[in-house]
This record gives sequence, structure tokens and C-alpha cells, in this order.
Amino acid sequence: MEKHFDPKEIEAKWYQNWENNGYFKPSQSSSNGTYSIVIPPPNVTGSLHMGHAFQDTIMDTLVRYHRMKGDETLWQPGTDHAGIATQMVVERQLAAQGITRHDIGREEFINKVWQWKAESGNTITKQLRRLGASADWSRERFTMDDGLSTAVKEVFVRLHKEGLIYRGKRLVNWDPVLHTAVSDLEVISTEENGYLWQIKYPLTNGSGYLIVATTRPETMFGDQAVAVHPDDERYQDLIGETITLPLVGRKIPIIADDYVDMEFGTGCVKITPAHDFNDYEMGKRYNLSILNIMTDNAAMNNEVPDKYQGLDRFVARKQVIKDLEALKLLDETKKHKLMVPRGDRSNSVIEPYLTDQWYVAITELAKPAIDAVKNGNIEFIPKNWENTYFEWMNNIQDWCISRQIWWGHRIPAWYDDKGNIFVGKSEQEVRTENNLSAEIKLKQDDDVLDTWFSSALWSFSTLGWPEKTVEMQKFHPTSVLVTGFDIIFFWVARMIMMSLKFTGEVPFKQIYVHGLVRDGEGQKMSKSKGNVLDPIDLIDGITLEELVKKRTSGMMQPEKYSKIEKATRKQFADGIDPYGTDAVRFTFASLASNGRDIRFDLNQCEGYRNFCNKIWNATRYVLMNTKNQDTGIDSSLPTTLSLADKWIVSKLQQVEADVDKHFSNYRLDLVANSLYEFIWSEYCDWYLELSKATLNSEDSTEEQLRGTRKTLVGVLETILRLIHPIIPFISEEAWQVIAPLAGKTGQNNASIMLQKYPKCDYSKIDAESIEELEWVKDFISGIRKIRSEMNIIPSKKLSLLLEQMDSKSKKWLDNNKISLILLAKLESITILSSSQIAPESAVTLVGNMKILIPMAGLIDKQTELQRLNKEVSRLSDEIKRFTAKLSNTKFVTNAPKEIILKEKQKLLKTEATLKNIKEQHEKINNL
RNA sequence: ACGACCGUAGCUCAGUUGGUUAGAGCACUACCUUGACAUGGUAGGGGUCGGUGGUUCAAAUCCACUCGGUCGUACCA
Repeated sequence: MEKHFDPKEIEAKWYQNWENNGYFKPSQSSSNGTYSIVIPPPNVTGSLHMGHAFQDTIMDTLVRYHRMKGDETLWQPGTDHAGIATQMVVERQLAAQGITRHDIGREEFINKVWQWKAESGNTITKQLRRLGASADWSRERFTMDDGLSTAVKEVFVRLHKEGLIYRGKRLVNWDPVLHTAVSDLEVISTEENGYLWQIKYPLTNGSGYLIVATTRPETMFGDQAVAVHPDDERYQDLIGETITLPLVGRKIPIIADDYVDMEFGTGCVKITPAHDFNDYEMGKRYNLSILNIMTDNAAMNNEVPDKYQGLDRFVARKQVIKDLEALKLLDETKKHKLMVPRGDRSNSVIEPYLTDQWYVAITELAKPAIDAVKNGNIEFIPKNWENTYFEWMNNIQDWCISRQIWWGHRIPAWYDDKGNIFVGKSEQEVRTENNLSAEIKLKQDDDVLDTWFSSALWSFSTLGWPEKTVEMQKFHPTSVLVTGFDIIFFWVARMIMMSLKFTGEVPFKQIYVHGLVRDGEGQKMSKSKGNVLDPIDLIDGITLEELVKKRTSGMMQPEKYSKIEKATRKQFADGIDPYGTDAVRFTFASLASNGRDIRFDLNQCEGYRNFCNKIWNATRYVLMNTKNQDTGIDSSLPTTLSLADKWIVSKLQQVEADVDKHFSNYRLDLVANSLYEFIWSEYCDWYLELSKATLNSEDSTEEQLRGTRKTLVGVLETILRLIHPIIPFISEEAWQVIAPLAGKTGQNNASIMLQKYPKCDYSKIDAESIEELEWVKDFISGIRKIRSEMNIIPSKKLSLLLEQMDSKSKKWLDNNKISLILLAKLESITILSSSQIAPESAVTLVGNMKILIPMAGLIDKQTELQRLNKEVSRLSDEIKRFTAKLSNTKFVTNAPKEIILKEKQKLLKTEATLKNIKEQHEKINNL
């Protein structure tokens, strides 16, 4: 084995081996239960970002863990067609050649999208493989597959039959750039600077005017009323009168409605039912007509005076203001902050716009979905996300599912010449069901479905629904959904509704909601900020120049170029080292706590790369000491276990129990930390060092050597299985060399993936060994401390004197002499009898036992006195604290007995130690 | 405005149902090329747990208020 671990060499090799051998497929022997996860489908033409890498690491770790536990495990992979996003990419490609999709037509355009999918569609699945994702690729699905398309049609038709899908003319969120409706969720409202204009609307009877306040004066052409509050004394006598709309000349009524806020503006609101959601509702209440004044492009249509027709809404706005001003009807212009709705894809200002769209009537579907979470059939982890879910579900609006784009599931509805609508899975079915003869012309709806419509079926459509498949029966409901909180509404809630409706089952029993990955400063990673990291670059490494190039190429806002370049050069002066998949995965696992923000820090990644190297070298050490030697595989031969052997086996059981507990709570950070701590601080720092005492001692018997070799190998073999779900590659590579030494034989030896996950055996926990080994550690640490504080060079071997030995210390000393000499670097250990007088020495205590290091030639008197003084004051402080507590009668009467006892013991122990230290101080002082 | 979450060492974060001297990693200091590993070892410094008040024998932990931050939802034209 090489001195340093090289991830590149082993990763590709093992991944191919696993996949080719079908280890990612569910095992057929389901003696245990089943376990299944569906991947939140990434955009098929997208590429892996840090969020994916984090999420997929979590899923893969869970899946590998359950697979090894013996569950019949399926990780169902697949990708999403991402309607608008993908269409935009292809349109941009066309735009580069100077053509639009309309130039080439629908069919040709769709072909182009499929071509683009074929070109780029493997990128993300290849990247997932680089991450080590053990998904069953043989079952990979795509939302535009035939099978999934069948499911989409089935659902659409059934919902329509039940009246839960309907077509209606309503106000929708209209994206005038993309020319499509979008759902509420795809609109992001942010505060922007604008103006509040106060406009005089003359009363028709000529007796004056009302002043209305508006942020959108261009919509006045569509005004159908002016509203005031019914209690507003200023306008009481005007209710029921009319005003004459300036620039238009239309008479519109003054109505009273308590929706109006008397305090805001002038207390008068213009009502434009076709261009404002609130006004639309009010329009319905008062039977106002709905006058649309805009085109698909959000320009003025021919319902407005000639002068304004064809003007873009913002141009029209300026013109209206100018013209009102000229008419002296503009009362005032105030600066005003307002919420401006923008499309999450196009960033254009969204227009409330009157169109025909398809909707899902959602209330009836929402009810059981709310109940499923309320009654615990679905559990959010962490639990508080329930609130977010309920909050949304209780205020849910009908879902606009039609999109005026070309890439997606075309709506299975056909129209005849008279405008009759027929819904069915195919034109043929529609004709048959409705007895439509071949002469009757039918035209399919041009629109496609919201991408999330097909995603909402993902948990069951990927398993073969509407067919009654074995997979449906086995793996649905899935065990857990691993997802970010940003798509609880988009996806999670809708999947719950659809699954309950069509399978009668919840889609998943648990929802593990993880945080979102941010950069080291806590900023969201985004291309436009230039702070994105590509997980593959962390794995393979990247030079600074390449990174700068990557971050600054294809930018939407080139003016940011120099800023991004500068920041990148500063932060990654030497580029990024190749850390390997395992280190990156371990980093993600260690970040998977309950927090909402995951800050990704390269230094942590480096730390975990070192950890991987530590495992590698521990393996080298074990191999070096056990290869071609008797590792106790033949159980008929006698073995003797050393204290250290028994201790590390005990500790191993504890860590196994911890890991199990943390897995069940989805605390992968704690899983990672427990393993890190055990492997580094216990197995490597102490056990491997202690094993040297047995292995290198000429006095060791064959039984002892066999016992230690067996433990070295056995514990390491178990460690590798324990950690495999997080770091699959290095654990496999190391396991392959270690497993034979641990006597692993048989078919399942082909891969660590086929091995059983370790389980805690409480009978192997030996409390006495733990206590004794703690004593050994204290002994060694005590001496190391003195060495360090007294500046004794590490290579200097010390002669120790021991005083105040009780029988236990004597026994333990006998047991561990070789270890102590080796690890504390000792020349000799001498026990002083009570009659012998010790020379001047530095001292440390282990329990009541005194360890003396003679000072002659080594230690300066003043330095030692200083050290002892420090110790005295520390101990005195403690005693004060304990005494105060124990002399508090309230504490003594109220606290539980065990606690009081503990405090008393602490006090006694500290007092004894202090006494010893004080004596020592006096002794040295008197020299 | 409502709701959720967060505030612990220089940085990133753990800290279970209240109960050792509040922990880890990174960074920092000193010493060390010892035979698994310098991607290492040994030892060390560093925190009034955002603030105030309360409950309790005992609060980082529970409660109230407050300050700061993040996110979500709803918003007055």
C-alpha cells in the first residue's frame, strides 16, 4: 500500500465493479423489511451542484446503511424534464443563431429539445455516479418517459372526470416575456422603489373630484369603479354617484367596500378587475365588468384610446402621467416602496392577466393530505416543518397547471370547431367515448402541463403505476423523502395529495428536510454571485485559472466579472486540491445537522481528507503487522486478549450503538462525528499505539500475539463496515485487504456492500477493562504533561518512582508495565515503600497514586513550584465550588441522592489531590 | 404584520428528558522527522453560552420579555 491514499485510483474502479455486478439493485431476499427512497429528480439537462451533492450523499448513506442492514433496498433514480428551464436553454441556443422557436415550429422545436437532452442528459447521472450514488440505474426514469406520460394522462383524465380538473377564464400570473401562465409559487415578490400617484377622478355631476392613489396608473383604462370604505365620513354622500374616467370618458360608479383602508392614500381606490387580484374579487362581488386592456406582451390593446394602443405598459404609464399632468388631474407624485412580483425564471414583472387556463381544484385533495401529517402517517423531520406545511395547505389555492410552452406533457384535451372540450388519454379514446365520427375535426390543446404536475406523481409513477407492479407493492409507500425545505410546497405537498388520491397510500412515511448549502460566508451559491463550487472540482481538484474561467464564463451580468475574479483569486489562491469523493461525502455528512443553513468550508473538507488518509494508514499498519501471520481465524487455537484488546472491543460496541441511534434520528453529523472520534482518538491514538506493546515485546506469548492481531484486524474490519455508508470507496479498498485476515470467506466477500452492518453486542462491553484502561491513559497523560510543561525533550527516557500504591494500582501496574514504558517513554519504574524517601521530584497523581519524576538534571525548581502553584489554585477553586454546593441545605434536601453523592465524591477526591500537591509543593520549596 | 428558525471559542458547528471543570473540527502557540500516517504526534492557550428578568437546590438547556440575524407567508391601491 502507498504511504498516502490516492482516491482517484480506486473510485472509478470500484464504482464500475459495483454497478456491473448489480449491487445497487434490490436484493431478492427480503427476510427483513423493505426500504426505498425516490430521488428528487434533478433537471435532466442540468448539472450537479453542491445542493445535489449534499442531498445525494445523505440519500446514498441512508440507502447503503439499510442495504447492509439487510433491508431489500431500492434507491429509485431519475430526472425531470423541467419544462420552462429546459425550453429557455434551447431557445437561447436558437437565439444565438438568430431564430426563435416560432420560426421552426412546434414539432421541430421539440425535436431540438430532445436532441439537447440526448447531448447533455447524461451529465448529471454521470456526476451522481462520481459521487458514489448507489441508485438502481437499471430503473432510471424520466418524467417524459412513455410510462410516466401514461401516468400523467391517467391522472389528468381521472381528475377531470371527477370535476377536480377544470378549465376556466380567470386572472392568472402571466409572464409577458415567456408568454405563459405561472403558478403562485413561481412568482417572487420583492420590495422595489416606485411611485404612488394621486390622480383626480372628476365626478360626473361636475361637483368636484375624488383623488385615487395608484402605483399603476396605466391600468386606469380598465377601471370599472372607485371604492371607498363604507364608514368613511369624507365620502358618505358620494357612494352611488359616478365619476367620469379621465382620458377615457367612461362613467364608473363609486362603491363602498370595507376592503378599502381609510388610512392609506386618500382612502379611494380605483378598481381594475382585469388587472389586479383584489380588484378581480371585488369585481365579482359587485358584478363589475372585466375589461382586459393588455396583450400577451403586456402592451396596451385596442380597448384603450388610440393614442395608447400598442404601447408597452411602462411606456403607457409615463404617457398617462404626462397626459394627466397636462390636464391638471395629477394631484401628487410620492416615492413609494411596493412589492413587485417577478417570474422566478424570467425575472420579468408578472402581470395579472385574464386567460383561459386549466386548474386543479385543490381543497378536496388537500384535506386528506393535511390529515396524513396530522395523524402521523407522514412525519416531518425535524418536526417543526409541519407548521410550514399546514400553513400552506390550509390556505391553498386552486393550482393553475397549464403552461403556454411547448416542452412538457401536452394537455390531453381536444376541441371541436364549436369549442366543445373532450378530455381523454388519446384522440382515439376521445372519439370513441364521445361517438365522434372521423369527419369531425379535433384539435388538441396547445398547452402543456406544469412540470410539477408530473413530479407530483413521482413516488408511484416511477414504480410502474397505473400498472399493478411488484415494485408498487413492495416499495410504495417509500420509506423517506430526503429534500430541501424550498420545495415543500412545489413538490412535497403535491406529491402527498396525488399519492393519497391515486394510490390510497402516503408517498413516503417520513420527510427528512435538510438545510441548503451556502458558501463559507453564508451566501446562497449562485452563478450570478460567482460563488458556486462544483462538487466534482472538490473531488478532482481545479487550478485557480480554470476556476476563475469557470466562474466568469457565460455571465448574465458581465460587469461583475472583475469582482468575481478578484474574490475567487483571493479565496482560492492555490486553486482547489483534489480531495476525493470520500472526503467530500464525509464533509457533507458531518454538515447534516438540523440547521437550515449549511456553510461549506474547504478547510473542513481538508480535515476529512486527512481523516481518510488516517484510515488508510491505520490499515497499512494493521496489514504490516498481520499479513501472513496468525490472526486467530482458527478459533480452536487459544487466544489471550490484552487489556487494550478488551477495551477497544468494548468501545467499538458503544460506537455501534451510537451510530445506530443517530441513523434512526437522521443525525448524520453525529454518525460522522462518532466514527471520526472513535477511529482517530481511540482506535488510532490509543489502541494502535498500545498494540505495539504486545506486538513488539519479546515476552509476548503466541496466544497474546494472536489475540492482538485478531483484535487489530477484527476491529478495523468492523470500522470499515460501519463507515462504508459514508465513505464507500476507501472503505471498500481497505476492506478488501483486511477482510481475508478477519476470516471473511464466501460469496459475500466480493464487496463490503454485501456485508452485514455491524450491530452492538452489549455482552462484549467490559466495564472493568474500560476503567483499567482509563487508568493507563491517565498515567501516560500525566507524564506527558509534565514533560511538556517542564520542557523535557520527548526522546528523553524517564525513570519513575511511584508512591501511595493501593492493591488495585499495583495490579494494574503489573498488567500494563510494557505499555506504560513504551507510551510514556520510560527507562524504569520503581515502587517506593513507605519507608523510602523520595528524591526531589515533579509529581502527578493518578487517583491516589503519586508518580514522581526525579528532578535532578532535568527540572528546574522554580518551574516546578510554579506548576504546582497553578495546580493548587485550580484545585482550591474547585473545592470552593463543591463545598458551597454541599453546604447549601436546599441542595442537600432537594437534589436527588445520586447527584449529592457524586458531588461528595468529587469533593473528597479533589481534597485528597490538593493535599498531595500541597505536600509536594512544601517539599520542593524546602529544598 | 404573522409564523418558523438561529445567536455557544477567531471561524464552522455539536451539546439528548435541566445535574462532572460547556465539547469537537479548523485556525493559533510550543516542542517533536519515533518504524502506519508531517494529510502526522504530544502538550497548550482561547468561551460571563446575544441581553434582562423569572421558575428551580441546580439553567447553554425550561418560561417571559428584549436585541440582532435568516427564511417563509400575507400585505394598502
